[in-house]
Amino acid sequence: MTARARRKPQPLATEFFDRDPRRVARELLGKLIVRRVGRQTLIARVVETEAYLGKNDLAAHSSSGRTKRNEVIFGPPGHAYVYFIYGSHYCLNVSCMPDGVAGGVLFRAVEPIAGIEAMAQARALEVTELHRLTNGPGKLTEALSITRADNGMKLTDATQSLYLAEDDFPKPRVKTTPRIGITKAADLKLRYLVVGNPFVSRA
DNA sequence: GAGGAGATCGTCT
DNA sequence: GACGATCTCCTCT
Repeated sequence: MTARARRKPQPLATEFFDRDPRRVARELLGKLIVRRVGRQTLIARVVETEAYLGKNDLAAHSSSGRTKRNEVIFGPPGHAYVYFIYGSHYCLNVSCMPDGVAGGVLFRAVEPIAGIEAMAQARALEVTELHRLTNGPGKLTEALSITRADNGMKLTDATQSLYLAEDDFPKPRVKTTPRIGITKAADLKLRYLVVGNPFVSRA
C-alpha cells in the first residue's frame, strides 16, 4: 500500500516539546511520525510512549550528567535523541524542556499507517505480521530505518526526512503504567499507552 | 502462553 | 571491563 492522497501532515510546533516530558508523552499519543526513505513516505501513529525526566529520574540517561552520547536531551526541545543499545537496537526519543534542561520522551510503539510494505521489508517480516512490525522501541526504529545518523535531527520541520506531525485522530483513551525494561526508578508510572490499541508493546 | 537467557557492541567508569 | 530505556529463540507448563 502506498501513502493515501491525504493532505501533508502538519509538523508539531517546537513549543509543543518545550514542556514537562510527562505532558508531552501523554499528548504525543495519536500524533504521527513521518519518515521519508528515498522517494517513499512512511507514516506511523504513536500509540505508546515513556517519559524520562531530567532531574530525580535515575532511569534516565541524563541522570549521571551530560555526556557526548546524551547531549541532545540537554539541548533545545523537539530534537531526535537516538541511541544504540544491547549491541543491536536503536531507540528513538524526542528532547523536551527548554535548552539546557534535560528531559525526553521515548517512543515505545507505533501503528503503521502508510508505507507498510517498506516497513515490513526493513524488518524482514511478512506484511501479514503487522502486529509484530512496530510494537517495541527497537522494532519501530528498524521499521522506519532510524539510526544514529538521525541523532540530533530537528523533528518539527516538514522538510526533514523525519518529523512529528499533527493528525485528526480523535483524542485517545490513555492508560498510565510503570516503565518497562529498566531497573532504577521502576515504580514511577511514566509509561503512556492508547487503551485497546493492538500495536502497544505490552497491555 | 509465560519465562528465561543469550546475542552483541557503543559508551562510560 | 561492565552494563544496558531490547529482541528473539528456546524450553517448560
